[in-house]
Amino acid sequence: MMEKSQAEPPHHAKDVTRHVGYALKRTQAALRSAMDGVLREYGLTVPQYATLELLALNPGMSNADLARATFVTRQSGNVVLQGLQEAGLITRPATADHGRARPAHLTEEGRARLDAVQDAVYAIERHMTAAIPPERLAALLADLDRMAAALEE
Amino acid sequence: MMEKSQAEPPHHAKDVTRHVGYALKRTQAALRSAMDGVLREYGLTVPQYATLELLALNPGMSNADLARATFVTRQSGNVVLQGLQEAGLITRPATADHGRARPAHLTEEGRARLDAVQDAVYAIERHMTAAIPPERLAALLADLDRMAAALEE
DNA sequence: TTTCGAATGTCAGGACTTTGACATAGTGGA
DNA sequence: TCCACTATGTCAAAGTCCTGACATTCGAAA
Repeated sequence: MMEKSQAEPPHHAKDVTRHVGYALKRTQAALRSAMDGVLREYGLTVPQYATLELLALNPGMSNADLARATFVTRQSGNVVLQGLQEAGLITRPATADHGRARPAHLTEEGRARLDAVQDAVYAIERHMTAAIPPERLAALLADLDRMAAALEE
Repeated sequence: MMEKSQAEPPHHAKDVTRHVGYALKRTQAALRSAMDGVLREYGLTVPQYATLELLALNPGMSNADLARATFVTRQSGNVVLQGLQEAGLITRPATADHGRARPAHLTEEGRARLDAVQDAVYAIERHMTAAIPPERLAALLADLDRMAAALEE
């Protein structure tokens, strides 16, 4: 008994480049680079694009909300919002009516810019996911979420 | 804000936070944050740690090699190497014997520092991968690699 | 009511990374 | 041989992001 010599759960290869963490970094870097390329043509950075998407989905999010959702600090989030505001893509009330949070909203131009960019960005994601068996897509998404949740707790 | 209630992840959900790209970013951010936390106790940054791992596995890598492997520019890679050199963790010949590339090597202290850190870093990866079914680990690794390859081509 | 904690926005400073550019060293073909 | 072409290292400048700190605001508990 106790003959289990091959299927050890840790599965730690000596070669760090075969670890899950390394593959995660590599894939994320490639995605980021591809997105940077297409977004640059539209005058947007990746955090700015992410902010537009989130505001379209959820109007009225505050700077702190958006910073959490885009995985940056509030300070960086504020810089992103200032850029979008100067570009006329979002609006924020000069004063908060409740608390200190100032809800941000897309302008007409912001919505138009997002619409113009989405096709190109979504094409990148389709190209990325097309590389794996379709029946594993749901499991991949679930596994990524579980790993993130485990690390965040 | 940021509710998650539905359970069907379609190929392209309206909610960007259910896209693969977003899950990738979220997981990578959580992993980076966790690694930052433990590495700080040892006076290392994540790129510095990655460089030590790569040099242990593959002695003599040049700055350009390491930059590619850690997904940063040559300029950033050089800053990382300078930091490690000042800390006495690596050595580089002052002059290149062939071409311009100067091969980097771990010092005794560099090897010791890496050994001291590996337990803590690997524990993070184990904690992360423990959140998913073990039989899906290989598929996850393969899928990440395929997606990265598709984006890099 | 008062007080304390949590959340938010903001400022200052520094650390890290990138873009752009240039000179040098090897390689392969005309 | 000579000439592109690529790869590498490096410099300068700018941008991006973070750490640390502080004041303000709301809400809950004493």
